[in-house]
Formats: sequence, C-alpha cells, structure tokens
Amino acid sequence: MEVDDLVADLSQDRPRLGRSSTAERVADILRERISEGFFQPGQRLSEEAISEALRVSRNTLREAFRLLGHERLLDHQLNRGVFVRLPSVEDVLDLYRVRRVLEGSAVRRPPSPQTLALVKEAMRDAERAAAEDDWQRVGTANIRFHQALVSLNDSPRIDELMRQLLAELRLVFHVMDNPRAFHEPFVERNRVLLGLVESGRREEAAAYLDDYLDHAEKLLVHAYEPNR
Amino acid sequence: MEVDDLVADLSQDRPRLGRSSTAERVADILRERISEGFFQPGQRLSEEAISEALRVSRNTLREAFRLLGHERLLDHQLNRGVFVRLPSVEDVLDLYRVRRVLEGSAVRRPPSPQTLALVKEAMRDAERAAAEDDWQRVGTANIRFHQALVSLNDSPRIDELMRQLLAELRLVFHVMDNPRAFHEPFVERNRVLLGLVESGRREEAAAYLDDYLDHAEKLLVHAYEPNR
DNA sequence: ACGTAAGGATCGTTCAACAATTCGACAAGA
DNA sequence: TCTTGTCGAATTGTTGAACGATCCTTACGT
Repeated sequence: MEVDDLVADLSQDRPRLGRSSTAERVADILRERISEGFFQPGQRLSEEAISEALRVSRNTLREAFRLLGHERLLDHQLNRGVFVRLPSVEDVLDLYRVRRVLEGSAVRRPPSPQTLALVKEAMRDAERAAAEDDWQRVGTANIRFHQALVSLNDSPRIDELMRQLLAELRLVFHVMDNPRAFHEPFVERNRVLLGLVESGRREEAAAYLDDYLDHAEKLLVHAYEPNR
Repeated sequence: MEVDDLVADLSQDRPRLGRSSTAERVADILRERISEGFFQPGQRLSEEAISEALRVSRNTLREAFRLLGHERLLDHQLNRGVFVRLPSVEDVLDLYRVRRVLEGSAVRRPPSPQTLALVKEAMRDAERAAAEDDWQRVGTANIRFHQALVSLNDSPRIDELMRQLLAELRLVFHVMDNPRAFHEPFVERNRVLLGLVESGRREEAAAYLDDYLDHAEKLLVHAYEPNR
C-alpha cells in the first residue's frame, strides 16, 4: 500500500475525532433516561432541578432540550417548560405508516450478507431472551431486529430516521401496562420474515411484513390509551 | 350544536395558539437566508456578528443554531463554530436513496384527489415559469412538485422529512454553477410522471420515477464538485 | 522543513439578573 | 354553587458579562 492510500484510509476515522460538547452529553444522558422509562411520558422536566442535578447551567441544559425536542422525545411548550413526549394515537398510526415505507423498501432490495447477519443475530437474541422469560430484553432485541432490517436500505439518513422513530415508539411502550404480551407473538414472526428475505422471495416478504405491521399496529392502538 | 360540542370544535384551533420563541424565529430567519443562498455553503456563521446583527444574545442564537444543526443545514464543529453545511458527494447519493424510497412508495399508493391537485398545480407552475424563462421559479416549483408527490404517503413525518431533505438539496444547487441546465429537462418528465399516476398505472409510474431519479442523480453528481 | 512559543480571536460554559408568562388560590359577585 | 376578577408565587425566556479552553496565525529558532 502506498503512503497516499494509507492516509486516504486513515481519513475514514475522521468522524471519531469529533468530541462532544456538554450540551450533547447532557442530551445523551436525558435520551437514555427517557428511553429506559426513568422519565415517564407526560412528565415535566424542570430546568432548575435538572441543571442543578447535572451541575450544568440552565443555558447549556436548554441547548440539550432543543436537541431532544427536534427528535420528538421532548415537547417544548412556550413558557410552560419541556415535557417528555406523550404520543397520541395518531402519532402511533403515523409511526407505523413510516415503518411500512422504510421496512417495506428494505426487504424489496437485494440484501447485503453482512447486514443480514446483524438481522439474524438480533433475531436469535430475541429468541434466547424469550426462552429465558426476559421480556425487557426481547423488546430491545426486537427493536434491534427492525433497526437492522431497515439498514438494508443502505442509507445513513434512513438509519438515523429509524433510530428516532423507534425511540419514539419506546415512549408508547412505556405507557402500556403490559409490554410482554405485545412483544411475545413477534419473536416467531421475525424468523419467518427473515427466512423469506434470505431465500430471496422479496414480494412475499413485503406482503408478510405488511401483515406483520398491520397486526402490531392494531394490537398497539387497541391497548394504547394515552388518557390518564 | 351543543355548548360542549362547540368548545370541542374550538379545540381544533389549539395549535394556532402556539406562538414561537425568539430562538425559533431566529432559526426561521437563518433557514430562509440559507435556503435562498444568502449564506453560502461552507461559510462560517459568527456567533458574535450574527447575534449583534439580529440583536439577540449569543445564548439565544446558539439555541437557534442547535435547531438548524439538527436539520442538517448547519455543521457544528466544536470550538470552531457553525458553518453552512456543504454536502459531500456521498450526501447527494444518500439524499437520492431516500428520495427513491419516499417518492417510490408515494406513487405506489392510491392517490387522494386533493393532494393530486396540489401536484398538478406545482407542475403547471413549473411549466409556466419555464415558458417565461424564470428558472429560479422553475426550481422552486419543481421542489413543490416533489414535496406534493411525497405527501401522497399521507404521513406528517414523511412530509417533514422530505422538507428537510429538499432544503438540504438546495444547498447542493447553490454550489452548482448552472442550476437552470439542471432543472430544464425535468419539467416535461413531471408531466409524464403525473400522467402515469393519474391513470393508475402505478408500477409504470414507479419505474419511470426510478429512471427519473437515476438520471437526476447522475447529472447532479457529475456537475457537483464541492472542492473549491 | 519542522518544532515551538506567543498572541489574538472565537467558542464553550457559567452566572446573575430581570421581564414575561403561567398557574393556583382566593375573594367578590350573581 | 358557580362564575369571574385579581393577586402573587413559581418558572421560563432572554440578556449581558465574564472567564477558561481551544483553535489559528505568525514569528522565531533549530
């Protein structure tokens, strides 16, 4: 390898150089807390209390709030504060509309073996977790499954979109009383879907997926009552 | 109508109450300036200069920067400042990947007459502008055409995504020397595409669209040299 | 050509202050 | 009892100043 090629290769690591500002790290922390349900949907996040707890200034915290607001995890109401987003039923419907588009287009493409391996790994993890009755893990593995599935589109922007979308879906799960009943039936479906994709029967996979998502949406909407 | 019904109806106007903070209005101004090319891709936006010009504090301006950064219009580099985003060739490729997914799924659905009317109106506007040699207007009408086309998906989130995506594409146009040569051939194609959609030949429309986008992407990537 | 040092410019973050707004409580009136 | 007006506490919105950290340029020496 020539020197020029070596440095060209090195430039791939460029993004890893980007450190992060305090505001971004604060956003990371809050995102994680929201995602794990520590902050519940609808809850108000006090600027004073949180800035004090994290030992950052209100200004810095507000920058972090803006970031998460743009990701639809927080709801910023003028002069009233920021609240953990509480998705409406219409939000759920829209989320599934987008999923149908993204996942549908994903299974219609010729899959790359590497990303397909990720899909399969997520599926197996979900199965193992289900066998161990660990429904929390089943849920996250299931999310990984669909995230990997969408990454078959081979588009960074779509990956990012799906990430946000699933984070938003997590909010929905947190207001449901019984997430295990929701995740259980899909462990098996994931295997079937992956089988269809692997064997190249793309239209069948797409049809199966549509049915899959219809079913999930119906279950979710039925069980979902964001009114307290 | 009962009183209860009246107030229930009134609650539809709830969103109109939402005023906007200074940071959001600042973001609106900057977004517009970037979109119209007043701020050129790659240009650095000084916190001090802009906060002074708009008479807002640096803190408020930074909140606005965070918003636009999340929309990929600004590039925030730690300790170096914010720059108007200068999309790379890979960005262009990815933008078109997403467009293929969004627009492709749009034309495969049964179109609603109202949104279809919007598509047609944008197409006609582009044609009129082309007849008058107003290529600036052709560009914006063409964007409206595709925005309306995507809205056939009937999903607010997809609409929003497309909006951002097209704003990002505008950045690309601004670094090209000759946008008119780029927009010209697509005026006619828009009419053909709309014809296919209207007559319900969805798969043909999808195929035509794929070819359309392939062509546009090739033209763009060929003419696009983000190196100064 | 390379390493180092110094300086200025700009960003990152904090802090304190004040204006604007919301919200609940409570009293006045029908 | 129900409605409406008003007050005050609490919180957010925004500002301006301050200081350390980082980057960039220039100059100097090897």
